[in-house]
Amino acid sequence: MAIQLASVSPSEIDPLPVSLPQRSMPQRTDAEAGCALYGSLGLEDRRRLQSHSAPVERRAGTLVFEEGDDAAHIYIVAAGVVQEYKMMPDGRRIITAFHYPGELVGLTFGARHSCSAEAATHAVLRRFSRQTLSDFNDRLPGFGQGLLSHLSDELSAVQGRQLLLGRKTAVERVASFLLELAERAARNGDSTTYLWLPMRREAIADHLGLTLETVSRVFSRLRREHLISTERNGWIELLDPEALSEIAEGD
Amino acid sequence: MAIQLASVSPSEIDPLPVSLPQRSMPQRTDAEAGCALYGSLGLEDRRRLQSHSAPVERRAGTLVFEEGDDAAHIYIVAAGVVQEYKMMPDGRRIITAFHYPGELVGLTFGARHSCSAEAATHAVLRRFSRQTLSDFNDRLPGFGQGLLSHLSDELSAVQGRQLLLGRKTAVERVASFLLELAERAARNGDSTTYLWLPMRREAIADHLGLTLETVSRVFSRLRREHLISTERNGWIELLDPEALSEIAEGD
DNA sequence: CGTGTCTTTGAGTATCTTCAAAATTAGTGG
DNA sequence: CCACTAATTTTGAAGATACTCAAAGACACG
Repeated sequence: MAIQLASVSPSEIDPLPVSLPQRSMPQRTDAEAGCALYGSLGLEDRRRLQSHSAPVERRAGTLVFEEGDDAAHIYIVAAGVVQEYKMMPDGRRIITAFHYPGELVGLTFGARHSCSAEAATHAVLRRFSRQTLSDFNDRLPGFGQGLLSHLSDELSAVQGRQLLLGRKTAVERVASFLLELAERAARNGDSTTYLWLPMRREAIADHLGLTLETVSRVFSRLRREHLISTERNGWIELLDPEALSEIAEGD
Repeated sequence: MAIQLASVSPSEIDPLPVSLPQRSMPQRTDAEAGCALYGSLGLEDRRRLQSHSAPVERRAGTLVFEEGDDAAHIYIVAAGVVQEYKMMPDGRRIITAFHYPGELVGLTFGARHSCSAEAATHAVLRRFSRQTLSDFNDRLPGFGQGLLSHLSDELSAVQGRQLLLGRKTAVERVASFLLELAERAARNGDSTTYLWLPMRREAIADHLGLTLETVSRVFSRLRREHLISTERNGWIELLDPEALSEIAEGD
């Protein structure tokens, strides 16, 4: 769960020749969407942070940073979806998080990134130096507290993921995943029943510790049982969140 | 991975009538054991923190705090092992961490605990109020930074656990677990080949997302292949850390 | 409209789990 | 200190869930 940030409007990030499919790729344009850290900053501070950032564009599947890289920068997703992952020598991997527009990527206080990050779809990010973050931390009262509670929230979210990966069945994992996305959408003021899932089945599988075939089978089953319905462009509708919730908790 | 703290000596915590089996239960007595947060505090500050703490004793299997409890206190393990866990309604659970003497338990900046914690063995802890932590945070320069990098380290450790729970086989999980304990022992200046594993097979299983039978079978296999040898009181010897490491990484 | 990519579905298999019993260990009282 | 009981660990056999391999179907793009 990343910090929700008031997001840059598309006009502010298009010095790059970006041509993103607009209908299928929502961008954060609402100024104050439920924003734990950034929200405590004034408009002025935000402008300044904005001015300290550089836009970065990535095609689907290309790296933003790699595990072990010097953690000199952190990023905010402006458009598209970015995934952070860890990989084993033989190629097995786990996607530790999907980051939607407005969310932070690569926040760490260590010397090096502990995960790799790549674009799950064509994506645009904004890049800040760690120094900028430090400056804000030093100058703005409450900023450090915001960081602490953000990291604290992330830790508690990851504990839920441990339960998911270590103990839940395939259906339970998928149901939990859908509901988590719905909760995040709710915090952004987006629809909680129509979800945007632009990532491939393989990415979802790598996020849930399953294979893409199993994920596909579970989706089919949920469709058959009228709990969800899937549409073409990676959009999915939750037809019965109640039932999904019961499945997710294992009742 | 909890903060390593210069630990309280047994004499400082025995206002309670504690009778712990001394030989089988190591306690931290070295004053400065590789200590990320506490280490930056002077002896004086440490004394003060100490004086703000209350001793808490728990028999094996009893609660320290429960998920959802008001997070008014944090704890440091003085003796024994404490486990943090999350549970599903039907009893399935994952142990998110084992905490050895000198390590922090229950650190959060949210209002409520996101995990439960119980003694894995007979254990002694020291309890601090969140307020004390806040005071230190406000007054001691560098303390907040220490907290940030501690949480950051924990997050990166948990990412490794996601890979373990989501993608590793049973042997790989057990080998990874043993090596992680060895690393932690190294940071404490303890032996990296003789490890103290006082928790039950069931607890290890709940930590690794396996069943106790599978854990037992893997131990038997590692014993048969002369990679480890187990002794009576929960002590285990790593006979071939190299080989274990290769298994853990999946080569 | 065709080609390449991604998703879905099927059949067989493997790893881990479940159920069950034996063996070992730990704890208790005589 | 030893014997007895309870608890834990080990081992075995059968079974289930998810995986692997494979092919067909759907979708996106030029």
